[in-house]
Amino acid sequence: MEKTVATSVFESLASGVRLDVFRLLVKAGPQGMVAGEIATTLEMPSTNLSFHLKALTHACLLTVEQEGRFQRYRASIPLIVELINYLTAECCSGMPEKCLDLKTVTGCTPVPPTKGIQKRGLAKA
Amino acid sequence: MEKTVATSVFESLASGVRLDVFRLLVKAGPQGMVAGEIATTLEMPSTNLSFHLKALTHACLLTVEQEGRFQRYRASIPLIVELINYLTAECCSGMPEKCLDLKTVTGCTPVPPTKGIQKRGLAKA
DNA sequence: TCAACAATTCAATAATAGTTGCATAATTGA
DNA sequence: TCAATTATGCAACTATTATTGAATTGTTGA
Repeated sequence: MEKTVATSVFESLASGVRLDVFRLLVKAGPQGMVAGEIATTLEMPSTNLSFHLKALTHACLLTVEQEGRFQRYRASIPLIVELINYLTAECCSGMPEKCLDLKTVTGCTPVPPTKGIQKRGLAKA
Repeated sequence: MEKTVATSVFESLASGVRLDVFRLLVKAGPQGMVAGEIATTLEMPSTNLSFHLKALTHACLLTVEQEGRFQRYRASIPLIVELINYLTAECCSGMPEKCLDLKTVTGCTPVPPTKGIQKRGLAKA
Protein backbone atom coordinates (compact mmCIF):
# COMPACT_ATOMS: atom_id res chain seq x y z
CA MET A 1 0.00 0.00 0.00
CA GLU A 2 1.21 3.43 -0.86
CA LYS A 3 1.69 5.91 1.88
CA THR A 4 -0.57 8.42 0.16
CA VAL A 5 -3.35 5.87 0.08
CA ALA A 6 -2.90 5.12 3.76
CA THR A 7 -3.07 8.77 4.75
CA SER A 8 -6.11 9.35 2.59
CA VAL A 9 -7.92 6.52 4.34
CA PHE A 10 -6.98 7.86 7.74
CA GLU A 11 -8.01 11.34 6.75
CA SER A 12 -11.30 9.98 5.57
CA LEU A 13 -12.05 8.57 8.98
CA ALA A 14 -10.53 11.44 10.91
CA SER A 15 -13.70 13.50 10.77
CA GLY A 16 -16.53 12.82 13.17
CA VAL A 17 -19.05 13.22 10.38
CA ARG A 18 -17.33 10.78 8.06
CA LEU A 19 -16.80 8.32 10.87
CA ASP A 20 -20.52 8.44 11.60
CA VAL A 21 -21.32 7.90 7.95
CA PHE A 22 -18.98 4.99 7.60
CA ARG A 23 -20.15 3.27 10.76
CA LEU A 24 -23.76 3.83 9.79
CA LEU A 25 -23.12 2.09 6.50
CA VAL A 26 -21.19 -0.72 8.15
CA LYS A 27 -24.24 -1.17 10.31
CA ALA A 28 -26.56 -1.08 7.32
CA GLY A 29 -24.65 -3.94 5.75
CA PRO A 30 -24.78 -5.02 2.12
CA GLN A 31 -28.10 -3.29 1.64
CA GLY A 32 -26.46 0.08 2.08
CA MET A 33 -28.36 3.37 2.21
CA VAL A 34 -29.21 6.12 -0.24
CA ALA A 35 -27.85 9.61 0.32
CA GLY A 36 -31.14 11.06 1.44
CA GLU A 37 -31.60 8.41 4.11
CA ILE A 38 -28.14 9.07 5.44
CA ALA A 39 -28.75 12.82 5.57
CA THR A 40 -32.01 12.28 7.43
CA THR A 41 -30.54 9.81 9.85
CA LEU A 42 -27.57 11.97 10.68
CA GLU A 43 -29.58 15.18 10.52
CA MET A 44 -27.27 17.16 8.31
CA PRO A 45 -27.62 19.30 5.18
CA SER A 46 -27.41 17.15 2.08
CA THR A 47 -24.84 19.43 0.54
CA ASN A 48 -22.51 18.89 3.43
CA LEU A 49 -23.11 15.16 3.44
CA SER A 50 -22.39 15.07 -0.24
CA PHE A 51 -19.01 16.61 0.42
CA HIS A 52 -18.12 13.88 2.88
CA LEU A 53 -19.58 11.05 0.84
CA LYS A 54 -17.38 12.11 -2.00
CA ALA A 55 -14.31 12.04 0.19
CA LEU A 56 -15.12 8.58 1.52
CA THR A 57 -15.90 7.24 -1.92
CA HIS A 58 -12.74 8.73 -3.32
CA ALA A 59 -10.77 6.89 -0.67
CA CYS A 60 -12.59 3.67 -1.59
CA LEU A 61 -14.17 3.32 1.82
CA LEU A 62 -17.59 3.51 0.20
CA THR A 63 -18.99 2.30 -3.07
CA VAL A 64 -21.80 4.04 -4.93
CA GLU A 65 -24.41 2.63 -7.21
CA GLN A 66 -26.99 4.60 -9.08
CA GLU A 67 -30.55 3.51 -8.53
CA GLY A 68 -32.96 5.63 -10.48
CA ARG A 69 -32.54 9.07 -9.07
CA PHE A 70 -31.01 7.74 -5.90
CA GLN A 71 -27.41 7.06 -5.10
CA ARG A 72 -26.94 4.00 -2.95
CA TYR A 73 -23.84 3.91 -0.79
CA ARG A 74 -22.26 0.87 0.83
CA ALA A 75 -19.34 0.48 3.19
CA SER A 76 -16.29 -1.36 1.98
CA ILE A 77 -14.18 -3.09 4.59
CA PRO A 78 -11.19 -4.62 2.78
CA LEU A 79 -9.16 -1.46 2.64
CA ILE A 80 -9.24 -1.26 6.43
CA VAL A 81 -7.63 -4.65 6.69
CA GLU A 82 -4.91 -3.68 4.24
CA LEU A 83 -4.32 -0.55 6.23
CA ILE A 84 -3.53 -2.45 9.39
CA ASN A 85 -1.11 -4.62 7.52
CA TYR A 86 0.57 -1.53 6.20
CA LEU A 87 0.87 -0.05 9.67
CA THR A 88 2.52 -3.08 11.16
CA ALA A 89 4.32 -4.35 8.08
CA GLU A 90 7.88 -3.88 9.25
CA CYS A 91 7.06 -4.60 12.85
CA CYS A 92 10.25 -4.96 14.89
CA SER A 93 12.30 -5.06 11.70
CA GLY A 94 11.20 -8.58 10.94
CA MET A 95 11.65 -10.07 14.39
CA PRO A 96 8.00 -10.67 15.19
CA GLU A 97 8.73 -12.36 18.47
CA LYS A 98 9.59 -8.97 19.88
CA CYS A 99 6.27 -7.55 18.80
CA LEU A 100 4.53 -8.98 21.83
CA ASP A 101 5.98 -6.17 23.86
CA LEU A 102 4.60 -3.59 21.49
CA LYS A 103 1.19 -5.09 21.76
CA THR A 104 1.14 -4.87 25.50
CA VAL A 105 -1.48 -2.51 26.80
CA THR A 106 0.13 0.49 28.40
CA GLY A 107 -2.74 1.85 30.38
CA CYS A 108 -2.72 5.14 28.56
CA THR A 109 -6.15 6.71 28.53
CA PRO A 110 -6.44 8.84 25.45
CA VAL A 111 -7.81 12.28 26.11
CA PRO A 112 -10.40 13.12 23.52
CA PRO A 113 -9.45 16.47 22.02
CA THR A 114 -12.36 18.90 21.87
CA LYS A 115 -11.62 19.54 18.25
CA GLY A 116 -8.72 18.61 16.03
CA ILE A 117 -5.50 17.01 17.08
CA GLN A 118 -4.83 19.33 19.91
CA LYS A 119 -5.01 22.88 20.99
CA ARG A 120 -1.93 24.99 21.07
CA GLY A 121 -0.35 24.56 24.43
CA LEU A 122 -1.28 21.70 26.68
CA ALA A 123 -4.59 20.00 26.96
CA LYS A 124 -7.26 22.07 28.55
CA ALA A 125 -8.54 20.13 31.50
CA MET B 1 -14.35 3.26 22.55
CA GLU B 2 -15.55 6.80 22.42
CA LYS B 3 -16.04 8.41 19.07
CA THR B 4 -13.76 11.28 20.04
CA VAL B 5 -10.99 8.84 20.82
CA ALA B 6 -11.44 7.10 17.51
CA THR B 7 -11.27 10.31 15.52
CA SER B 8 -8.22 11.47 17.45
CA VAL B 9 -6.42 8.26 16.55
CA PHE B 10 -7.38 8.60 12.93
CA GLU B 11 -6.33 12.22 12.90
CA SER B 12 -3.05 11.24 14.40
CA LEU B 13 -2.31 8.92 11.54
CA ALA B 14 -3.80 11.13 8.86
CA SER B 15 -0.62 13.10 8.42
CA GLY B 16 2.22 11.77 6.32
CA VAL B 17 4.73 12.92 8.88
CA ARG B 18 3.02 11.24 11.79
CA LEU B 19 2.47 8.10 9.78
CA ASP B 20 6.19 7.98 9.05
CA VAL B 21 7.00 8.50 12.71
CA PHE B 22 4.63 5.80 13.88
CA ARG B 23 5.78 3.24 11.34
CA LEU B 24 9.39 4.04 12.11
CA LEU B 25 8.75 3.30 15.76
CA VAL B 26 6.80 0.15 14.97
CA LYS B 27 9.85 -0.92 13.02
CA ALA B 28 12.16 -0.01 15.88
CA GLY B 29 10.24 -2.30 18.18
CA PRO B 30 10.39 -2.31 21.97
CA GLN B 31 13.72 -0.52 21.94
CA GLY B 32 12.09 2.59 20.55
CA MET B 33 14.02 5.68 19.53
CA VAL B 34 14.90 9.00 21.09
CA ALA B 35 13.56 12.20 19.58
CA GLY B 36 16.87 13.24 18.07
CA GLU B 37 17.30 9.93 16.26
CA ILE B 38 13.83 10.24 14.80
CA ALA B 39 14.49 13.77 13.62
CA THR B 40 17.74 12.72 11.99
CA THR B 41 16.22 9.66 10.36
CA LEU B 42 13.27 11.53 8.96
CA GLU B 43 15.32 14.63 8.19
CA MET B 44 13.05 17.14 9.78
CA PRO B 45 13.43 20.08 12.19
CA SER B 46 13.19 18.88 15.75
CA THR B 47 10.68 21.58 16.54
CA ASN B 48 8.26 20.26 13.97
CA LEU B 49 8.84 16.67 15.00
CA SER B 50 8.12 17.64 18.57
CA PHE B 51 4.74 18.95 17.50
CA HIS B 52 3.82 15.65 15.92
CA LEU B 53 5.28 13.51 18.66
CA LYS B 54 3.09 15.34 21.09
CA ALA B 55 0.02 14.67 19.00
CA LEU B 56 0.81 10.98 18.69
CA THR B 57 1.58 10.65 22.37
CA HIS B 58 -1.55 12.49 23.32
CA ALA B 59 -3.53 10.00 21.27
CA CYS B 60 -1.75 7.15 23.06
CA LEU B 61 -0.18 5.86 19.89
CA LEU B 62 3.24 6.47 21.40
CA THR B 63 4.64 6.23 24.86
CA VAL B 64 7.45 8.39 26.17
CA GLU B 65 10.05 7.65 28.74
CA GLN B 66 12.64 10.05 30.00
CA GLU B 67 16.20 8.83 29.79
CA GLY B 68 18.60 11.39 31.09
CA ARG B 69 18.24 14.31 28.79
CA PHE B 70 16.68 12.18 26.09
CA GLN B 71 13.09 11.31 25.49
CA ARG B 72 12.60 7.77 24.27
CA TYR B 73 9.50 7.09 22.22
CA ARG B 74 7.90 3.75 21.53
CA ALA B 75 4.96 2.71 19.38
CA SER B 76 1.92 1.32 21.07
CA ILE B 77 -0.22 -1.07 19.06
CA PRO B 78 -3.20 -2.01 21.22
CA LEU B 79 -5.21 1.08 20.45
CA ILE B 80 -5.13 0.19 16.79
CA VAL B 81 -6.77 -3.12 17.48
CA GLU B 82 -9.48 -1.47 19.55
CA LEU B 83 -10.06 0.95 16.75
CA ILE B 84 -10.87 -1.76 14.27
CA ASN B 85 -13.30 -3.30 16.67
CA TYR B 86 -14.96 0.07 17.05
CA LEU B 87 -15.25 0.51 13.32
CA THR B 88 -16.92 -2.80 12.72
CA ALA B 89 -18.72 -3.13 16.02
CA GLU B 90 -22.28 -2.96 14.77
CA CYS B 91 -21.47 -4.67 11.52
CA CYS B 92 -24.65 -5.55 9.67
CA SER B 93 -26.72 -4.73 12.76
CA GLY B 94 -25.61 -7.88 14.49
CA MET B 95 -26.05 -10.30 11.62
CA PRO B 96 -22.41 -11.09 11.01
CA GLU B 97 -23.14 -13.67 8.34
CA LYS B 98 -23.99 -10.82 6.02
CA CYS B 99 -20.66 -9.16 6.65
CA LEU B 100 -18.94 -11.41 4.16
CA ASP B 101 -20.39 -9.30 1.41
CA LEU B 102 -19.00 -6.16 2.95
CA LYS B 103 -15.59 -7.67 3.10
CA THR B 104 -15.53 -8.52 -0.55
CA VAL B 105 -12.91 -6.65 -2.45
CA THR B 106 -14.50 -4.21 -4.82
CA GLY B 107 -11.63 -3.48 -7.13
CA CYS B 108 -11.63 0.19 -6.29
CA THR B 109 -8.19 1.69 -6.69
CA PRO B 110 -7.89 4.60 -4.34
CA VAL B 111 -6.50 7.70 -5.96
CA PRO B 112 -3.85 9.22 -3.76
CA PRO B 113 -4.78 12.85 -3.27
CA THR B 114 -1.88 15.19 -3.89
CA LYS B 115 -2.50 16.79 -0.55
CA GLY B 116 -5.35 16.54 1.87
CA ILE B 117 -8.60 14.74 1.24
CA GLN B 118 -9.23 16.24 -2.13
CA LYS B 119 -8.94 19.37 -4.12
CA ARG B 120 -11.93 21.55 -4.62
CA GLY B 121 -13.77 20.33 -7.65
CA LEU B 122 -13.10 16.94 -9.15
CA ALA B 123 -9.84 15.11 -9.14
CA LYS B 124 -7.33 16.64 -11.41
CA ALA B 125 -6.30 13.94 -13.82
C1' DT C 1 27.93 27.08 38.73
C1' DC C 2 28.74 26.90 33.98
C1' DA C 3 28.79 25.58 29.15
C1' DA C 4 26.93 22.14 26.11
C1' DC C 5 23.28 19.51 24.70
C1' DA C 6 18.29 17.57 24.14
C1' DA C 7 13.92 18.63 23.57
C1' DT C 8 9.90 21.44 23.96
C1' DT C 9 7.11 25.82 24.00
C1' DC C 10 5.87 30.04 21.96
C1' DA C 11 4.31 33.27 18.40
C1' DA C 12 3.68 34.28 13.77
C1' DT C 13 2.72 32.73 9.24
C1' DA C 14 1.33 29.60 5.61
C1' DA C 15 -1.48 26.06 4.04
C1' DT C 16 -5.78 23.11 4.27
C1' DA C 17 -10.19 21.49 5.62
C1' DG C 18 -15.21 22.18 6.81
C1' DT C 19 -19.69 24.48 6.34
C1' DT C 20 -23.32 26.93 4.11
C1' DG C 21 -26.72 28.63 0.59
C1' DC C 22 -27.60 29.03 -4.06
C1' DA C 23 -27.36 27.21 -8.61
C1' DT C 24 -27.11 23.24 -11.67
C1' DA C 25 -27.55 18.38 -13.55
C1' DA C 26 -30.17 14.15 -13.81
C1' DT C 27 -34.28 11.23 -13.23
C1' DT C 28 -39.08 10.32 -12.77
C1' DG C 29 -44.02 10.39 -13.56
C1' DA C 30 -48.03 13.06 -14.89
C1' DT D 1 -42.58 18.89 -21.80
C1' DC D 2 -43.12 20.32 -17.16
C1' DA D 3 -42.88 20.34 -12.22
C1' DA D 4 -41.09 17.70 -8.44
C1' DT D 5 -37.42 15.18 -6.49
C1' DT D 6 -32.51 13.66 -5.58
C1' DA D 7 -28.15 14.79 -5.40
C1' DT D 8 -23.93 17.16 -6.60
C1' DG D 9 -21.05 21.45 -7.99
C1' DC D 10 -19.59 25.96 -6.95
C1' DA D 11 -17.98 30.05 -4.39
C1' DA D 12 -17.32 32.46 -0.24
C1' DC D 13 -16.53 32.23 4.28
C1' DT D 14 -14.92 30.33 8.76
C1' DA D 15 -12.08 27.42 11.38
C1' DT D 16 -8.33 24.38 12.09
C1' DT D 17 -3.62 22.30 11.24
C1' DA D 18 1.22 22.48 9.82
C1' DT D 19 5.63 24.64 9.69
C1' DT D 20 9.36 27.60 11.06
C1' DG D 21 12.95 30.10 13.96
C1' DA D 22 13.81 32.13 18.32
C1' DA D 23 13.42 31.62 23.14
C1' DT D 24 12.92 28.46 27.15
C1' DT D 25 13.27 24.39 30.19
C1' DG D 26 15.73 20.66 31.96
C1' DT D 27 19.90 17.51 32.25
C1' DT D 28 24.65 16.33 32.33
C1' DG D 29 29.50 16.40 33.41
C1' DA D 30 33.51 19.26 34.22
